[in-house]
Amino acid sequence: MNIGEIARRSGVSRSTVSYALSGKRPVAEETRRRIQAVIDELDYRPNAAARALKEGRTRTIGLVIPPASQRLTDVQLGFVASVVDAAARADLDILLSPSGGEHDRSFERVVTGSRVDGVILMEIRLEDDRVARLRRSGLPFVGIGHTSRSDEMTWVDIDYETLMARCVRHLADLGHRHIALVNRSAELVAAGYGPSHRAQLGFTGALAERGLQGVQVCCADDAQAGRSCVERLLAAHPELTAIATINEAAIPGMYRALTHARLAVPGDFSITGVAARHWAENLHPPLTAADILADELGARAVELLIQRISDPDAPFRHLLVAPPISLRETTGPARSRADRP
Amino acid sequence: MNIGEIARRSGVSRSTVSYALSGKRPVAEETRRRIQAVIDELDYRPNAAARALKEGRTRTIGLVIPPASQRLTDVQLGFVASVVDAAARADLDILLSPSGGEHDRSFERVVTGSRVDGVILMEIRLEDDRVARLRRSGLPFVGIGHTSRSDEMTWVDIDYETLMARCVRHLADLGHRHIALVNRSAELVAAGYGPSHRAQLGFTGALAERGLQGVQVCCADDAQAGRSCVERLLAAHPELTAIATINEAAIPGMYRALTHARLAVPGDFSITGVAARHWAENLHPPLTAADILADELGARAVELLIQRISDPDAPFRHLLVAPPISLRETTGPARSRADRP
DNA sequence: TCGATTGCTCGAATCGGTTCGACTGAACTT
DNA sequence: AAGTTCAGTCGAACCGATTCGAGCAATCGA
Repeated sequence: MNIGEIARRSGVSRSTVSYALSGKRPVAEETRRRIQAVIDELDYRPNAAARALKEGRTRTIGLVIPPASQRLTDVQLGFVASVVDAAARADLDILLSPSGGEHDRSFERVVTGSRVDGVILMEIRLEDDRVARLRRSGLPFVGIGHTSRSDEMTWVDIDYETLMARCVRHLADLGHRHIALVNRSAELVAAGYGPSHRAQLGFTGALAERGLQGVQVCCADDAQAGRSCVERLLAAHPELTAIATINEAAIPGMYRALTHARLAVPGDFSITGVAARHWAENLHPPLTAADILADELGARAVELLIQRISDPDAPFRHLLVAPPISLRETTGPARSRADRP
Repeated sequence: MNIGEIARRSGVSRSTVSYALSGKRPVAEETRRRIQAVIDELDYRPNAAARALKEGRTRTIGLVIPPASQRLTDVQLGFVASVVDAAARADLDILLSPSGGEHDRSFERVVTGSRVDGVILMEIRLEDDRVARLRRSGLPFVGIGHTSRSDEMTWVDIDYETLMARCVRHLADLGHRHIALVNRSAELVAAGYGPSHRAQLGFTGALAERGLQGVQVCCADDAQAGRSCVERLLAAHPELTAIATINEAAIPGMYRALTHARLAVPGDFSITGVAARHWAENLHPPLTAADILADELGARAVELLIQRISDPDAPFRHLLVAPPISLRETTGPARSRADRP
């Protein structure tokens, strides 16, 4: 069922069929109709590989996600969903690559072999081999997140530094003097994960600005870890009255630790952070948090990638977003734990 | 940077390079090394489109997911993750298609145009146009879920009927006599969504078996709806002491409605259902539920698809899984609401 | 009326691989 | 010594599209 078959059945040459389909040269209306009839009858569709081979582009973009074995956070899922959605609207297909370690076959396949016209890269570290690999390959790409050399590529990112500073200032305004930052896993932080690093900066910066005390801890990305982490925090730092966190996955466990310690939220203890809106709203009680607008960010990444593909020599562009904190039900005036009835 | 360039630089013909790479004919060790050196130096990778064109297969499978705009449940995400993972292990790439309505361009592109070697279809309805479309196209495919004519295709599915029956029996064993089934959205049920329909069967079957009373309601797939749905249920049916549900997304709202009505779980009211393990464990309190083993199911779907691709004429195969209920903290002995202190 | 333009179509080249048939020596049989 | 086998290599055909140059009529402008 190839173009030759269509040509034969409609009594024209293969090139005429091609022109009838693409409209790149005039074709007599009568001829066009005849060809279309045959196409409809046989339900013909041009072979994508042949077209890609000749045209030198695939109308497909690669989306590099964290390895599937590792559970994605709601924010990450939001990125994926919005990228997929935006790509579909632009009539682009998405090739998914769960990229893990160093020499990942899936990543290699996507980056090399002219499989895609461009790549969107998620979960970027401050020093990221994949960025180097992509730059070497010459393939257009856009990061959701960025490395320590922020001008070496086009990216969109969440401004974790500003967001965390806002969380701290919000808590400070409520009278909290001793705040803990619960970061993401020690491995991520050690690996130079950008959001963790920038959240630290925002945290320490805002503490200094308000002359407050703070402790920072790492916590694996799951509820279990969140619970034991907070239990340890409460025991070691009786003066704490609030937590700020970027560790979405650990939050349910943190809630549980507080409940278990008979600390009412927000009466006795405040907690705030950065999370996907749905997630924050569905918590019990709903979390006061900076709502990450994953939808917008993913769509913008696709947009920027399309621009890069059409003009690979244009200067790199950057987009940093910092949504305001949505007040819900987990932050309130500070009350020393020692004062509790 | 094509195979001709490699051939020229290593002083052999293009076919020899091809054979050196594929090993399909013997190549002198010395020649092979020379070719490999040139390939390494130039970082050459065969063009995927050219290969696909000649070989007639793409080493890529399509994964048709619900439209991205519609939030995926944790169970669905589990399917996606496990399919992606299993495909990566089998060195297959994944082309993602968020398929929505009738004539969806993304779905059409994936199904036609020889873009993929096979398709995995999620969220199948009892009557599903996409199944018909795929059957007509002749493309091998495997469903996660199945239609009303279960023998027209290969599929894997969760045995919602058995699971729901187990939930009801579990509640009955605890003494509950009046149980509500909270199904998924009215649109889905009306559209003939398989899991909803089968859950109904299991529910009514088990009720009859134990001689119990029950009510069934539909509920949109979000927390807000879950809350108002349960509020209405409690008001309209004071005799209810337990809920069984397959509506994962609505559960947080249902918890909230119960809390708001001052019904302790599981002291005053029991709730159980079908959910992803992580999700159930992270709820507060953790949900007694049949844990859906999304990981296994997705991997099996990939496995069956690979088999179908290699032998398209083999008979269809089916896999129905029904994991047992994991007892957590949301079901307990029935206590009439009228008896409450 | 003649040359130029325009509309429409065809044939051939091309994209970058894979694969088949054929050829050449060298090694092995008998 | 003649015939077989086999490792190793090459050239050409092929997969299914797109696109360029060219050709032929019909129409236009001068």
